[in-house]
Amino acid sequence: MTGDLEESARKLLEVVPIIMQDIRSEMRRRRSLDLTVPQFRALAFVNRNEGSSLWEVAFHMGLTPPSMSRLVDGLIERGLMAREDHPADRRRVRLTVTDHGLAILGASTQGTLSYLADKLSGVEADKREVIDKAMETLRTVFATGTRKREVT
Amino acid sequence: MTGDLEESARKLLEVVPIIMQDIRSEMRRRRSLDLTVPQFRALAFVNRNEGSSLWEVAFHMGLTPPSMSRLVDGLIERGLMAREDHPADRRRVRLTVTDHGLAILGASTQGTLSYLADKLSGVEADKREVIDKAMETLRTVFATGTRKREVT
DNA sequence: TATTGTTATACTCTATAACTATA
DNA sequence: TATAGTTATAGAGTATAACAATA
Repeated sequence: MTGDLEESARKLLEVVPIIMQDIRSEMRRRRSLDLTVPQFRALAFVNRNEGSSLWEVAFHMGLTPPSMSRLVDGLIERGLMAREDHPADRRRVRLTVTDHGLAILGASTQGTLSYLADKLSGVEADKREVIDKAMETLRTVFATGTRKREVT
Repeated sequence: MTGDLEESARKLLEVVPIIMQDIRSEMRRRRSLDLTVPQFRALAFVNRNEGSSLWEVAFHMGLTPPSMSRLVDGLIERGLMAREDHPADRRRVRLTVTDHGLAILGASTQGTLSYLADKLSGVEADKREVIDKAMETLRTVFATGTRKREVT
């Protein structure tokens, strides 16, 4: 009884925004750390990719460079990220996560993970495994670098 | 080889924002219709629940009433939604989707569904079924009305 | 007094357009 | 000329605080 493609799409479009909203609210609720989802994602990416350029992070997140520039501004203002010159190419920028940023990132990650784990704790093991597998497939489908550059 | 709870949570936290970002970008790309995800969700909810109060929609979406009020303002300005007095309780408001709103909602839904269906078309049927099942489980886990009211 | 909603204010996210600096 | 990034400007999403109207 496999549904058709559009039915799958419909489920995705129904459920994903609900989860996202929930994650967002949860992150906002922990005021002390208070990272928005985009801030969190940017920090996590730069942490995994020390010395990224602005463009790389923007591309990864599917944002335009100006949007990313502002996002980074905010993180730097709060002392979570640092922006240095790139030694080889002076147009570029080297982004790094500060110690403080790393601490916040870690705490925020743990907090959100605990929250989600708690939510999932009521799900039977086999169903949870189904979720795991689904996420793995979806990750490849919606992989990074998906952003379509405008024809403009 | 079932992973632990936290591993499941980690996958969710990694993948869901990526999908969301993709949906958001896609909706923005179709400028003519140009509904944001929250606008889309609000319209869809009110369409399914003719005559909802502001509070009901806000609760469904996990937003505060002021946020919802503004969101609705925007939809009304664009002629997609209407706000009437509730006959029985004059504090309340009756929200309805206009004909134009319904048309836009339909077109936007179709556009986004086609986009997602296209993305999913490369996925084997059995994996797609796994995704379907995962979404069904996740819908119950993150069901509407999840919003925790602040203790404040 | 409790409920429903709006207004005022303030940030963040995000985009496009226009610009600067470097290659 | 092409690439990397920033600044200017603007609209939407979101929150808290303060308020008005109705029950």
